[in-house]
Amino acid sequence: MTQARAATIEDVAREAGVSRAAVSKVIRNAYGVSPSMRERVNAAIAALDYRPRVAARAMRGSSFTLGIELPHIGNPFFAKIIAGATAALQGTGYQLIIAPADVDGEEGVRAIGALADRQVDGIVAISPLVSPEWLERLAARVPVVMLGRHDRSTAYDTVTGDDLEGTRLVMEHLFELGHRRIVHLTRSEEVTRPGSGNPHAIRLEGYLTHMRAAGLEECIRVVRTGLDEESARLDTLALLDEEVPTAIFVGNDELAMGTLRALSEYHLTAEQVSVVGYDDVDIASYPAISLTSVNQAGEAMGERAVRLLLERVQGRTEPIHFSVEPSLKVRGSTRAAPAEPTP
Amino acid sequence: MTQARAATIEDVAREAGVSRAAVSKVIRNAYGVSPSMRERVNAAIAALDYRPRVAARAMRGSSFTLGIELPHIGNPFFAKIIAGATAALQGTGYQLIIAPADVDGEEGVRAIGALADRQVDGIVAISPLVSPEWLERLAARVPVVMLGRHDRSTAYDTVTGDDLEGTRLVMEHLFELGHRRIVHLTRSEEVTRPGSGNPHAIRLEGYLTHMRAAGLEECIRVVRTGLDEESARLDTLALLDEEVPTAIFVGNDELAMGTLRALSEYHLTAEQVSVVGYDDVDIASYPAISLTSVNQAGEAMGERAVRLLLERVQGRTEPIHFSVEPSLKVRGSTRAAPAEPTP
DNA sequence: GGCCGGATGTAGATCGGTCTATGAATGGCG
DNA sequence: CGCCATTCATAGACCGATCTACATCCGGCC
Repeated sequence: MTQARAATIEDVAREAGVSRAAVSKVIRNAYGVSPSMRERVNAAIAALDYRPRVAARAMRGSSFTLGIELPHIGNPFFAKIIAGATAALQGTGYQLIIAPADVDGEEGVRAIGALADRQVDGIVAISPLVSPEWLERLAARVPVVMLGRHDRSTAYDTVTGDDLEGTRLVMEHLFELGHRRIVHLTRSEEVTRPGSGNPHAIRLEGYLTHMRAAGLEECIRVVRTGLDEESARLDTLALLDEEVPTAIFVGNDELAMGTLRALSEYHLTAEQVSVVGYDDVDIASYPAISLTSVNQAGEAMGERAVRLLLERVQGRTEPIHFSVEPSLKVRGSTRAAPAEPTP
Repeated sequence: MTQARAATIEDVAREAGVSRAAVSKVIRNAYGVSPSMRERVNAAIAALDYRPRVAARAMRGSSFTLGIELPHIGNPFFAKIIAGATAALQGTGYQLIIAPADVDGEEGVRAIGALADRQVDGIVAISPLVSPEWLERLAARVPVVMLGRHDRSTAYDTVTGDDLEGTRLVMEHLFELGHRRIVHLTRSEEVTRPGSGNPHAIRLEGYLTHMRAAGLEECIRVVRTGLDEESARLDTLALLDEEVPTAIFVGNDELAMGTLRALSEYHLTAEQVSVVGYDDVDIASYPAISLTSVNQAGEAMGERAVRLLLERVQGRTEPIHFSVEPSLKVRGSTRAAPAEPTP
């Protein structure tokens, strides 16, 4: 029976000789269905190859869809988060959809809005540049879990790495190796605005704090860059034209890869310039790369975010703020600081 | 006016003192709206912060959403495709959503089905293990563009790399370097089933053809592996335990990274074993990796796929099968074959 | 003045589900 | 045997848009 249009619940009801409501009950596993009816309805569903339209369900009930907004698909750390998220969704009947934003700022708002318009039952969003007020208004309508945001709203949950601790691990490691002229390569001022709660803002703050605490105020140097490897490469090259520090602490691994590339173009090795990244992306452990980095368990973060979201979908309202303990993976890209020429 | 629920078209109509239909017309830029009404309605939309529910629109018309199914989020080649796809969507009013499958076989069907259930206006899917019949049934209901499928259905469009040509480039390059004992590392037999039209199937076929044509029938060796870097690493290690070939042609770059990792664990360099990948992922050009690979312009493929899909959404019905010309990026991972000990 | 046609606006059906309120059938029990 | 509680099934309102068919208004023209 090849029909032009897909079967609807009406068709199934007719085929099984029952009412629409009955079919709906069977689908939803609701109370009040006799075994015989369930059997007949299921047979009809199979015969017609029926699948409920999600749009129609969403009009009244839920869409059984969770949305996740990603600022930059190219960053492999996000792939880890997705992997964890899908794993946590196995067997729950919920489907994950990803809305890529791929540009900074307003794009994130657009992508999150697109998910909300699509009636997703919950939203996971990754640290976009969005005001807490906007998010609280959103969270009043749909459950929200924010990844990598350090503000503590009561309206939404958060899952974060402990970026202060992570930064402490990095700086202490570099100090122990004897580094003093340590440059921090990070995102734009907009992204790292103090108090924004963005991970990059906190890492920057930690960098400044530790440098000052170590009496290295005059060695502080912050270099700004964009959000992908290529801009990090270019901005590192620009830095090296001016000054060659003994170590560079880079805001995340994707950017760090650009820095490593620039260093190699400049024929500088880890002996001369140490590099530390953040995220411990898969490639960091690759022998030819061997990038020292802070691990913050992306899969675990994605999994936890989805779990929290499902709890909220099921009715929880008290906020939960979950923090992942970071650990430093020391690898070949960090070495003892070279002897500085006495100035 | 903080209301618990988001504004609907009804609220806007009331606020503007017009009918629902009038608001709908303004939203859709439809014919028959006076400038004065347009203005009043737009003011009401702004005042109430109104956004149309996509689910409700999808019930009648279209959802203004395109879906893309991805078999394995971790593969950076797919990130390129997404980047191209989102770029092509800029300013069209359509939103892209990604459904991750992340496991082989049936999972792809599930993910594509999930997109169809969500009433997307069109679907891009990446070379899943799906029968042409199933796809044709799907394509009868919703426009479909398949990436990396070499079958030529009239029901859906395809965008592919020319894998035969790509493989020819690889094999010729290796032959010129003097290699004879060339192993091909590829996916499971299920994935490379002859005639399936899967890129891996074609690459395998090309490998076999060229080996035979070069009179190297007895050197043919095909090793199977899973879909991620880690399984490639393990299976390469298993291979090396038995035999060390002079070159390994790997099905794609993600797997090739696993092979490189295994070789380095085995303390083998490019001098002893050459490696060629496929996709020319960003990391391949990284100096410390320097993986020879076949470039097939992922961004261009994603962009083209979306363009074709939009054409179909707008009514085109004749199928288009688009092929991207590959090019070989020769890098440090391929060297002249070491002198073989005379057997 | 009456008629016509184009422009503008509206009423109401419709999409495919969910869910509440209600009806019908069944069985237990005094 | 009649009453009530319980189980099973259904009718029909409802969600928020789109879109067709129709009503109204207005000016122009004979």
